[in-house]
Amino acid sequence: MLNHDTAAVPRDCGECPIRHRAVCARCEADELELLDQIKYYRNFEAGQTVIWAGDKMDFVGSVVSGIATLTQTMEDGRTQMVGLLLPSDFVGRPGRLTAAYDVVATSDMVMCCFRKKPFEDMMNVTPHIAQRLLEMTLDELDAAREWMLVLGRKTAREKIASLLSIIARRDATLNMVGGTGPMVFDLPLTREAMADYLGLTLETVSRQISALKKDGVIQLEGKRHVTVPDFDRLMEEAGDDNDGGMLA
Amino acid sequence: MLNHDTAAVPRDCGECPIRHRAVCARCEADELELLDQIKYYRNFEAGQTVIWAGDKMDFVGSVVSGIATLTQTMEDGRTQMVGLLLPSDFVGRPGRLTAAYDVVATSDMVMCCFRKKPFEDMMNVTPHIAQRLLEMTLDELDAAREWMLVLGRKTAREKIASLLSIIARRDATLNMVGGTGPMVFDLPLTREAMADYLGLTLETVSRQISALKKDGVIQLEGKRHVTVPDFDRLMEEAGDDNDGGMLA
DNA sequence: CAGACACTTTGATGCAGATCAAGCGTACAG
DNA sequence: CTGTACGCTTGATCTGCATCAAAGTGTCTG
Repeated sequence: MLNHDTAAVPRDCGECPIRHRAVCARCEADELELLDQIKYYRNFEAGQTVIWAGDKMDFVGSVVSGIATLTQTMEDGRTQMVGLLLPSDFVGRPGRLTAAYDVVATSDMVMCCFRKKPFEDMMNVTPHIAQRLLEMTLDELDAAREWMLVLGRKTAREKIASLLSIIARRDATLNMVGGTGPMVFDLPLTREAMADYLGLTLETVSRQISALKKDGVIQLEGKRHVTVPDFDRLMEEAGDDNDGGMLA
Repeated sequence: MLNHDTAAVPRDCGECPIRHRAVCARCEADELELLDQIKYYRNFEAGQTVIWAGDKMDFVGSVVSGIATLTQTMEDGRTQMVGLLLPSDFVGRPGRLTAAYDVVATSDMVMCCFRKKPFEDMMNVTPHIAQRLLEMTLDELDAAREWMLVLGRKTAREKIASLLSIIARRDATLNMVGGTGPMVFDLPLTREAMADYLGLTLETVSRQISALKKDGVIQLEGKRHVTVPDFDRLMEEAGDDNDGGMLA
């Protein structure tokens, strides 16, 4: 069952769906060509582990399609998700030998990989790559700090609302759905994965989702399909300050 | 009472105590000279706010001495610390207009500042600065993710032990105290600040510190002076896996 | 279609940590 | 030395979420 579906894999960087958001976003045509020569694609199935924390990691790469999670686990089994990897997100750290976290594909996933050494060499001569990687890392740091507030100070209900609003917002920007209509999306995570993200148990996740549904904050169709009729309401439930601050 | 103590401020980068760990660490003599021309020092007193979240931030800089905190606050007053800034740590984000978090000096502090625009210009022509900043940002991201596990999954006692072990370790590396003797250090934070770091109340922090003292994990002299007779014991209490993994 | 399995929901109970409240020690101003 | 302000400790009580338990739903396999 390996590589059973390579049809979706782009051959040419010019047609790559993450061309303008990934670590290669700022590269010129000539730089892209160099990257093209050292890249290779890898496919993962839903549930498959990409790498275990502590294992030797001799590649880095970008998520092209699908979703993966970054998790830490304590000896007694308690686990905490520390990152959610979406298309264009970068995996791995230049200059480090081993993986710091478990990386697991939660859906079928395609990665665009580079062996670490050639990539590092290229980074040293291609400022555009290093610049973009810095920018992406700073964004991730901001996201991690935002998440620290969620983990440290929010209630279970606020945590769920926060997660839903983040997923809703991402889906809106990905699909370029503007406007003020209801937002509709599918949860990319199981209840247990949400619990691991939020520092809760899966039972509490389930209860709070039911409560938000009962209170009309969200509508549910099946277990995964969510409709948010009023996004501002959801933001309030998340405890987020939404006093008119527009993004741009 | 402004600038009442500028005696400790280095004039020359060559003698700067953070020369080899800050954002300038990789700079050559000529690059350092350029930085020298655009740098300026700022002093802050204990308790003074460096900048408020949302305010325009037209500088970036490094902590030279003293300690500052990075915090987020919700409308209802709940606050979460998202970073602890020690000497050599970098403040601010190139390419961003406003501060994302409150920055507060918790002790008297000296910062080496650069106006943002000249610094950004310099970054574009000096790969050594961007490289070092990337490295530092990746380290901070790792630290933030480590902290997500603490916030999301550890008990109050484990949280306190985690904080103590981090401070102890830092002090050991700063003061170059090797060996296996007892570790001795001063807490740089009030009980309330620790609570804000750990996602706890100050009462719980106080109780857990008392408990660790009663159980002989730490000794206390006054409120702030801590002795750790057995660091491995402290690590166990923190729930950290310390099965012989040496750093280097 | 039966059975197995993964995922989810819901209920009952218990406990870790929050909340509310009082008091202590030290520093500092009047 | 008196008042008051701040940081800290300790006690009593309450509660939000964890834990334990059971059963429901949907999907896949034989």
